[in-house]
Amino acid sequence: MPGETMDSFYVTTPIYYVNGLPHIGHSYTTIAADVLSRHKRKLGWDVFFLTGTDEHGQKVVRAAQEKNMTPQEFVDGIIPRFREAWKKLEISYDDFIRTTEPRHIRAVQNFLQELQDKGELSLGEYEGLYCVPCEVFWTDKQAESGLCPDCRRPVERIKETNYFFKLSRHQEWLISHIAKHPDFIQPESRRNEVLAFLKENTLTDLCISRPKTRLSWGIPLPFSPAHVTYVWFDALINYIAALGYPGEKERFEKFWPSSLHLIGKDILRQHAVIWPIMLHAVGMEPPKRIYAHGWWQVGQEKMSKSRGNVVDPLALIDEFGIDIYRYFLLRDVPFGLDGVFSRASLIQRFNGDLANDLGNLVFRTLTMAEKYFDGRVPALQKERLKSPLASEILLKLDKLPALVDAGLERLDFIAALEGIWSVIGNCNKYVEETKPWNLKKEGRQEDLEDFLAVLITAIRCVAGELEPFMPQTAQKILSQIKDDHVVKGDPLFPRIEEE
RNA sequence: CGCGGGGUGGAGCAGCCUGGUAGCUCGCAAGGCUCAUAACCUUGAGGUCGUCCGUUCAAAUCGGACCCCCGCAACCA
Repeated sequence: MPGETMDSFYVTTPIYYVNGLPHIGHSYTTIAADVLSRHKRKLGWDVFFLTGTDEHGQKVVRAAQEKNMTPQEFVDGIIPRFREAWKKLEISYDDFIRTTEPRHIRAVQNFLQELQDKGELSLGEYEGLYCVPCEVFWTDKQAESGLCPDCRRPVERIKETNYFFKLSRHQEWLISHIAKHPDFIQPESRRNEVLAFLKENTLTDLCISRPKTRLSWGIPLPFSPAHVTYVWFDALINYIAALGYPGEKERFEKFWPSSLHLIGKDILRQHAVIWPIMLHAVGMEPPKRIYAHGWWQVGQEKMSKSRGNVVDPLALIDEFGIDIYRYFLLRDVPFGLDGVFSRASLIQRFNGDLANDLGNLVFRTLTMAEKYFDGRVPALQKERLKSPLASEILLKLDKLPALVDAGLERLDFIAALEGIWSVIGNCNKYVEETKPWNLKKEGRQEDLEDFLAVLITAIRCVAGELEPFMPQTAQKILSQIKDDHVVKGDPLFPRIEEE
C-alpha cells in the first residue's frame, strides 16, 4: 500500500548451528523473541519473527561423518527436532529459514557478487597450522606444541588461496555509527565492549572462503566455483534472505528498518562488527538493534555442548509444563546477565509465583464466584467502590499495559512480570482485607458484588498481559471466566512437593 | 600492572551513573484468616553494604590503594 505507515517489527533469533540438538540456550533466545512477537502482535504491530538453522561448515560435516551420513541427510534429520521443540514451546515464529534452502543460497551468492562488484573482496593467501585428520585450522597459540589440541597429532603449516574481505576499510564508519546510535548494541556493557575493541584494534581481513578441495559443504562463490563461502559469512545473510533479499524490495523495506537481532553474548562480534560492515559495504542499512543476552550456567560450570552438561528443555517441559519453563527463564535472571539454572530455583518459582500467587488467586476467586453467586459474574460498578485498595487495583490495571510495554521495549522481562505480579499481590491482599466471608454472613450483597467484580476484572486483565509470556495459562484462565459466568477448572499449577 | 564481571542480613539479587533513614524474593519466627493449592495476609528477627585511606555537613553510592571470587583456545544462546 502506498504511504503505508503501519508499525512493523522484525525480530530474529540466531540461526542455530545444527551439530547438536536444541538446548536451554537455544530455547532462551527463542522464547524471548516469541514473547516480544506475541506482545507486539497484540498491540496491532505487523510482526515478522524469524528463526532458523545454520547448516553448513566443517562441524556439520564431521557430525555427519560420525553417524555415517551425508551432511544433507544429517541436517535433514536434525531440523525436525528444532521444529518440534519450538512447536512444543508454543513458539509463534513466522518463518524458519535454513541455510541450505535455495532462497538463502541465492541471497548469499547475490550478496557476494555485489561485494565483488564493488571491489570489496580480494584474493590472498591464508596460512595456518592445519591438522589433516581433523581437517581443522589452529592458531599458533592453540597448537603451541606443534600438536593438534584435539587429536594430539602433529599439525602442519599450509597455505591456501582464499578471498578476503577488508573489514578495516569500514572500521571508522562503524565506530561513528555506534557512537551515534546508543541503542544499536545492547546492553550498554556490550556496547562499550565493542566500542573499546574497535578503537584499540585494527580489524583483520576476514577470510570469507574455503577451498572446495578442503571443504565442499558450503555455498559456492558465484565468481569462483573452486571456493565455498565461510560459514559465518553465509549465516548472517539469513536475516535479509528471509525478508526476500534480493528480489522483494517492498517486504524488505517494510521490516528491515525495525530489525532487532537477539543473540547470545558469544556471537556479539559477528553481529555487531562483521554483519554491519557487510551490509554497509554493499550500501545497505545495518540492523537497528542488537541485543546480546547472558548465558545459562549449570552449577558452577558453564553449559556447553562439549562438556555434555546441557539442559534438555523438552525433558523439563514434560516434567513441569511449558509455561513455567517460559516464565522461569525470563523471570529469574536479567536478560543481559548470566544466570544459573537449577531445578530447585525452577520449583521455587513454580510454587511461589505460579501456584501460590497466581494459581491460588484464580482458584479462590472462582470458588467464591461459585459459592456466593452460583458462578455468576457481577458487573463492575466503579462509582460504587468504597475500598481504597480496590481503587488502587483498578488504577494499576489501567497502567499495566503501558508498564509491560515499557519493560518489554527495554527487554526487561523481569520488570514487566513484576508489574503483573504486583497486581496479583494486591488482589490477594484485597481478599484478606475485604473478608468476603463476613460480607456473606452479614448479607452485604452489594459489597460482595463489588468485591468479586474487581477481582474478576483484575484477573482478566492479568491473563491478557500474561499471554505473551504464558500463552497456555492465559488461555486457561480466560476460558474459565466467560462474559457473565465462571467455569471453574482444576488448579492451574498444583504445588510441586519434593523432598 | 592482560581484559572483563563481581564481593550488600542464611541463600539469590536490586540500589551505586544523578551521595542524604539499606530494598526485593526465598528461607526463618510469631500472629491473623478460612474463599483458597498446608495456599493467603500482617508483623518480626537477621546486614558496621570485601578491607583501608580520602573527598564531603553526609558515602553501599564519589576518588585512590589493596584483598578475595568467577570467566577469558575453539564450538556454543
